[in-house]
Amino acid sequence: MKPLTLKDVARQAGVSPKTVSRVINGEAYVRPEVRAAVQKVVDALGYRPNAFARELSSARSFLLGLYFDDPASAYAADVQRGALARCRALGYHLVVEQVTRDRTGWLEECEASLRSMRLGGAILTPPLCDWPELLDLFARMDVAVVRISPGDVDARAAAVEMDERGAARELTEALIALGHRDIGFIQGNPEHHAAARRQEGFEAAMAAAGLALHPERTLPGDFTFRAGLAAGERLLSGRDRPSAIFAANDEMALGVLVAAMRAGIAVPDQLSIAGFDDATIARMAWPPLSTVHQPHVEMAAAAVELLTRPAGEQKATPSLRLPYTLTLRDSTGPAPASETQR
Amino acid sequence: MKPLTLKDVARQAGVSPKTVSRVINGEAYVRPEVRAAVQKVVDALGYRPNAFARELSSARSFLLGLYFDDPASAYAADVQRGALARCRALGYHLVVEQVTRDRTGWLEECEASLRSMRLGGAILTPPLCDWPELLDLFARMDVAVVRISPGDVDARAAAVEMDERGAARELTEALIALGHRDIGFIQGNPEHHAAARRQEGFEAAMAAAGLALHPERTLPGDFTFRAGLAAGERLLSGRDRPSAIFAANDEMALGVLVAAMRAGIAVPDQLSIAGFDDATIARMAWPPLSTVHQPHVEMAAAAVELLTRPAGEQKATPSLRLPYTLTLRDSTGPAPASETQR
DNA sequence: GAGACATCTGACATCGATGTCAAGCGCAAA
DNA sequence: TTTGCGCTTGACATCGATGTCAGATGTCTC
Repeated sequence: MKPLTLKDVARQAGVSPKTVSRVINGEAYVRPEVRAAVQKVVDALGYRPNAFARELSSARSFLLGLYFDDPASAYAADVQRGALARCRALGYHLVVEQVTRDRTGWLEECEASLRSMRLGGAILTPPLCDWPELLDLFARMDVAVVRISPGDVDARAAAVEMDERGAARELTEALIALGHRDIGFIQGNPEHHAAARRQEGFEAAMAAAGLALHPERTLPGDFTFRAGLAAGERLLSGRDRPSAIFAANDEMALGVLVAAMRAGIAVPDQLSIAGFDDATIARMAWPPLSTVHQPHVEMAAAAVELLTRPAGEQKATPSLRLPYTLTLRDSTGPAPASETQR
Repeated sequence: MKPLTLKDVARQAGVSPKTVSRVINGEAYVRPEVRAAVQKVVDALGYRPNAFARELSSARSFLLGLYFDDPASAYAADVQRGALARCRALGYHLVVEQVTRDRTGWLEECEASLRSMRLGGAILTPPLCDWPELLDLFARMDVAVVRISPGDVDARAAAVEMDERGAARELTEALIALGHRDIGFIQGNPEHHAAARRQEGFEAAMAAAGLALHPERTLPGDFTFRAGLAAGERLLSGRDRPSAIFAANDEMALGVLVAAMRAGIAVPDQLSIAGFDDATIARMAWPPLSTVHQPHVEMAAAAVELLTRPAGEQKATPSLRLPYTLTLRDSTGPAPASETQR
């Protein structure tokens, strides 16, 4: 099966290859009749330009890179789904890359990979989006970048984010409104800047309600189930325990849930548990988790959109902020009576 | 930053571009001294051949396609992780594609995408790996294919699989050994051939133990949590219920677990639940799920391996069978006394 | 010493598209 | 009529690599 080329189309349409190229790229300066005629041949033959040749001769690229730290996380799956759907619609392809900082030479490997294959743009997910070396690299290679939920502002890259702080605050306020006074908090992976934002939101809500923050009620975590389980066991051991626990993401909240089950603590009657992210698993738990719905899918789609808008949206590295939704399910409930009396 | 080309290296090394090409491709007929000298320049400059140019001028490609039905499933994440790791090591890149059969013209879209971008090989996951139109397409486009867990044998494509039937049988035997006589079964998505294999294994074990199969104990499912929940609720309603339920995958088993929780049925004391796949979530449940550990990561890695072995392993579409591991956790236990007396 | 042969090497065409540029055309202004 | 300009078109070079092939060595044989 010999590939169909521009030349074939040109011959069939009785014009030069260059004119066909003009038509498929929607360039100006082609007579309407000619354009229509060429288009007809293109459609009839089902011609598709060879992306590699295109890439080689022009500057653009139809490949977007999706960069991950850990492709196994629920978060990664959501982002990928959103990006993939948008790419499909726009005729782009998604190349997935995994990057970790654990080996020396990781940056060189990245650079080598980038130099062997020019990307039309790159989507950086947390925590990669906050590694200055990576941002430098992409800037140096002149590859457009969109950062998802970055920790700071960088003039060189666009960003798609969410008000993590506000969401965490709102969720905490919901717990307080349910009568909870003694709330435990499990921190996220400190590599992710979102972890700090969520903690800030939690603490702001507590302070605003005039509730004291007891240091022993805040435990470190790393966004994994295992960490949530460990922290949950510590928070729930002994008689003096919080009436609610807010874990900085759903996987950890699930860990807390399991810890509570093991300890025979009823959720939500004796203990309320809240997570963050609205991962698929939040709905698969029992009871289903109260959490903050993050529009991961939409954020990824927006990132693709930004990368594929060529000249139209050149207005200096835009930053998009998408809305969250508080999603209260059955893992949270009114604080037990003993608690409200305190 | 102007890209570094073959020509630059050639000039610096004082040879022709073609000779440099020979060196980087490890071709014969280059004097050892020359080879060493060129290699030195390549290393010093950190030269990386442009993959697109390479692809255009030769026949090969460094891009592998990973084809999914549903990229959000836990299964997909595992496969992707395995494939990605292997690709990185081999200097390949992974392009992820999602294909569904819900729109007319899906096949044409696929073909268009393939024609615009030649792939070095494709990995087809279930249920895509059993769509004859797709296999035809890849054969027609002359793209090497590896199928993961296919339902049948196809001379045109290699396969990486697991003994689903044997695993399901072994898991069922384990339940029977625990004293269970009345075991419910929740079928998988009939689009996936593995679903049928697992049911066969279940039924074979039941038959071998001389246990009757009651039609009302086998419910349809589709591998989703929701389906598991629904089936679980049906199986557990009323007084006459099985003492164990075997769901054809972990997500559905999780649904059964939640149904049991809701109904106030203790697991595993009053009900044993088993899944299949050993998805990440199997460990995040409480109690953690007994299941069959499928080597998804290793299977994907093996698939990449098969696709990137060029002439060495041309021995007629090999088929690899990887071993499973029975993983009994806390969601299964001895059958309650009333049951064993039956 | 001539011929045969294996070993090296580079000039050149090629893959399939796009960028550049000049030429041909029609039409309006001078 | 001439000049000038805007529209339309295609010839040709180019992107960065590899395939082909011919020529240049050196070695071995008769």
